[in-house]
Amino acid sequence: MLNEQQKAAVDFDGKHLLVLAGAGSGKTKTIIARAAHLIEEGVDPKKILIVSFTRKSAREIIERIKTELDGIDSDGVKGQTFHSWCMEIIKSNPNVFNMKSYTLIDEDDKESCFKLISGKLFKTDEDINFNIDFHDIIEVYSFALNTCSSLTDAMKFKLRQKCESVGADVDEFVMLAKDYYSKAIKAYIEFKKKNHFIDYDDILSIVANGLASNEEARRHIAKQWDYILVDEMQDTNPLQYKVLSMFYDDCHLFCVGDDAQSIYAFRGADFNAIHSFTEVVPDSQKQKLTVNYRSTQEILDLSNWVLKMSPLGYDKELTAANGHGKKPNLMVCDNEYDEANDVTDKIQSSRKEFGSKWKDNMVLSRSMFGLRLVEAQCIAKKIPYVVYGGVGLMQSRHVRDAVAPLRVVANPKDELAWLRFLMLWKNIGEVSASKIISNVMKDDDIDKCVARLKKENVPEEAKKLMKDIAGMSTDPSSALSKVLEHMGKRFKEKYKTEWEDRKKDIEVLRDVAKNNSSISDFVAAYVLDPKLETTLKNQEVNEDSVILSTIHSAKGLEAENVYVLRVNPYSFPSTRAMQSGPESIEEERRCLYVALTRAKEHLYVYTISKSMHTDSYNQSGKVTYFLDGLPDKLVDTVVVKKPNKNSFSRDSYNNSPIDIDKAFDFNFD
DNA sequence: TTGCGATCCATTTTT
DNA sequence: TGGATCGCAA
Repeated sequence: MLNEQQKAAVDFDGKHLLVLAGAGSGKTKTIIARAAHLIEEGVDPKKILIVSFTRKSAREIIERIKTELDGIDSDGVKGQTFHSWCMEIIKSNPNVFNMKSYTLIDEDDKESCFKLISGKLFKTDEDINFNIDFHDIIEVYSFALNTCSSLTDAMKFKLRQKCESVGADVDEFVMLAKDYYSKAIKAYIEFKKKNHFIDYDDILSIVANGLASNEEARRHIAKQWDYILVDEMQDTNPLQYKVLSMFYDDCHLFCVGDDAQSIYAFRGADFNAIHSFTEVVPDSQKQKLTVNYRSTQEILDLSNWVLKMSPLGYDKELTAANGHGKKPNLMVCDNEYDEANDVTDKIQSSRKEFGSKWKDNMVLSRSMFGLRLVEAQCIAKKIPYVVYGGVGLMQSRHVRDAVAPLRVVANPKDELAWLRFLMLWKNIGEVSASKIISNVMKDDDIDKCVARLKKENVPEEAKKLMKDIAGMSTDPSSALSKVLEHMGKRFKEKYKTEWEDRKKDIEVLRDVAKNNSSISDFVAAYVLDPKLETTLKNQEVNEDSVILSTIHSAKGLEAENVYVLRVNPYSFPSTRAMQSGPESIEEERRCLYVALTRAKEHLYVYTISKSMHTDSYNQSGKVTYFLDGLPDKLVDTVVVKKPNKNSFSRDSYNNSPIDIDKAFDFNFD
């Protein structure tokens, strides 16, 4: 089953190991085999932890462990993201971290916090005559935390391109703006403390800093595991390294990664870090996996070529264990509509032609946005699909509305939740809500708050709701039922005809919430892992569906037939990456590499010659960018012809043509 | 101060 | 496309 290289890695019996594994070289398989090997050696499954950077790959590994390790008792092996792992450490050691009633906030909440703060801050300071966008502050702050670097360094790094594009000097700007940045960040930190909030970055920082400063606690916690297996190591950023470093002494690390697939530089990951692994991690070794078991040689030839064109020398030349197959197709389309149309046609015919199932087809795009037209075509052609990487249910407005009162109960200091809850009612806007909050939120006893609410000018229904759920902090499900009961009418006014659909989401949520023993648990769980991301749009969750995904979410996935959308400059690489310099372009190239290497049998690379968004595509005379100079022998080029009937075009897109005969169809029997 | 309608705008990637 | 923001009327 395992080849020599994989076996060597799996049987490793030193302390720490880094496995440099090319795309499709059996990374996941090796991790799973490693876990199996350890269990067979007598290691308690509970002492084995698998950590990954994204939810998708964490989930994937656990699923495969369940299906592939039958006969071995793998129960207890956990697969988590860095965030959910650290969250659990925090939760299960309340005496170490001293976190009682807190609320885990997501990016939207974070944004609201900054909005509130910067409103107050910037009003009092008149001498701001330069642009300070709080989105920049958020980014810089997060980047600094994730790279464990100083504010100044993070500002210089993140703001350089922005300054250059307006002809400003970065150093000078940083000098001028640094005070405001630190003021805003300080205010945000204060705000978080006051509201008992923690955000994504805090989860990691709390664990890393907490354990670094408390040796006793570090030992105690590190002893919970003997083996930590880390997937997608190339995406690990310095903060995550710091977390891992807390376990160097007491655990064995087994890290798997591929520098050519590093696509999270924007989150502070440095793909070079993997090269210095053996220097940074004490008592560690390195091994390689170089045989690809996923794709045909033709697909690898193209992928290898893309990587070889990079000025950064990746020492990668994958060879296919599966031998030869069909050449990848380079599809040349006129515009995005033809592209979407052709992709969906190909998906439909793949079933007859290759006997593919829906789920053997995967459509990949650089951005979420790029998938929209294909999604529309899937709907039009009745192709079942799932979208990976979309906004979770927790992000949608109606769910946040419904959860707000629960958040108040779980954490009465949660100002954002109060605000959201109060502003839902008629005639209460931001100003009145703030007034009410300052009257009501005097201590963190929810019953007292509810009592004070009685005196405020708030609809009876709202008071009743709060009174009803005040004691339900350990029963999120029933609390949601109450919300539906008391707020249904108001929601109907707000969402009008949409309400019937949206209501279903909340009902689903209510059922799922039965698994959570407290509201803060429930909120944290779905912020960290919005399992319900697609249930709202596709009423039925279909096992066999075409996969539409961003490339970032597709890491670790594979499919027989892969369609990569819009491989053109300004789109791929994106305009933004092109502006921000060669490092970003190389990251885009790695992104393309990840996309191409997802394909097992058939690979279609789409290119668009005219765009609806910008005419600049052709101005440079280039049709593609990464594909410039592509040797003819690597691909078969196909010019996509315009669909003639039922054409899906700019004009017909919003009012898809109705077949008049069908519209008047009637059963006269 | 709230709430609605109109207009403009812009589009990475994840936890 | 729809989102977010702005201005105006109640």
